[in-house]
Amino acid sequence: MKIEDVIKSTVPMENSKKIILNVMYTQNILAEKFNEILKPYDISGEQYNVLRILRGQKGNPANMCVIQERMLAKTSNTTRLVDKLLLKEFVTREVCPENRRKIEVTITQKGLDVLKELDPKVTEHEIAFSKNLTDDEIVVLNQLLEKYRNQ
Amino acid sequence: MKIEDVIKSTVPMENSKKIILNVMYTQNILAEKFNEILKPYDISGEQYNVLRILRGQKGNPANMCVIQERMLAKTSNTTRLVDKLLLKEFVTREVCPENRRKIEVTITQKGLDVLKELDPKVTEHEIAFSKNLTDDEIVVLNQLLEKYRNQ
DNA sequence: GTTAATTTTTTGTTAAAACAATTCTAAGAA
DNA sequence: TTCTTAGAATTGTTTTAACAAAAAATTAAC
Repeated sequence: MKIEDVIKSTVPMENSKKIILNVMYTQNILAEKFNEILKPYDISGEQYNVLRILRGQKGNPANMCVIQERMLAKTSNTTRLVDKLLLKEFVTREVCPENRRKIEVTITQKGLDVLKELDPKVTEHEIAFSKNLTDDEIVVLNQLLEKYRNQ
Repeated sequence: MKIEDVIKSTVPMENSKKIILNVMYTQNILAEKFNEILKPYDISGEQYNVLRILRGQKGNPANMCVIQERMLAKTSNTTRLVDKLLLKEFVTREVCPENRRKIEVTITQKGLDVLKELDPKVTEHEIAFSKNLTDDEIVVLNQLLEKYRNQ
């Protein structure tokens, strides 16, 4: 559906405005579908994101700063996200012995297990959308988005 | 900045995953900048959205259903958004005489004034991003996003 | 004409986002 | 040493999002 139909606009719209609405709306659709996948596992998108970052550490712990700077949404409150993951026993949290200001967060086996169970569903989700485009179009879309958002 | 640098990923990533991250991250950037514009006026992005929809009615009131279906985020709670706008006297709310289940929401002059004051700043924001792309690229980006999100 | 079903909106509740303020630790300067 | 500054994480508070449940009015069925 074209973005004008989504917001039921009758008057023509500048392309510069259209892009913004298109990005916003597309993100909404993506996030909605993704939340459906996560829902049975009772974790939020942000929590999933933290788990992914921790798995990417390959056994090494990550402190709060590191997690924060790798998140897409830079405003999220990492402490609280880790709190939630701790309750579910998906991560452990320890004070860093070298620098006691820092906290070492590590993903547990239980956390790895839930990620592993999610992996195929997440991949399926990603592919489901991208199959609307050709390989070339996918590359172009990535390039244009990267170019567009530079400020 | 390329999305791999944003999330500080060292391993290569599927393009299908890259698109999702790119859309998510771009939306984040856009929303962040937009919120900066709105902040001095003490309205949220969603509230702004409702005001825009009401102005688009050109004097006619809109009921809750109509507002809801024109919003980008279909899950937002229109009643509460209108509550907030009422407190700021940007809208009025009346029971529809033909069908007393319905509520007629109308933008006030004060609401129109704040939109008018915002208009140039919003346009500037839209153009600031789109000037990173050529006219052709803008058109292509819009087309690709519309094609991509179809499920 | 009364009951049931549907539409439209509101309310309630819990979780999450946003942002400021605070605590605790480390490092460096006087 | 003691004081100050900076770094890292937590806590507190206020909004907002998400979703379920309830309320009110209308329409349809019997």
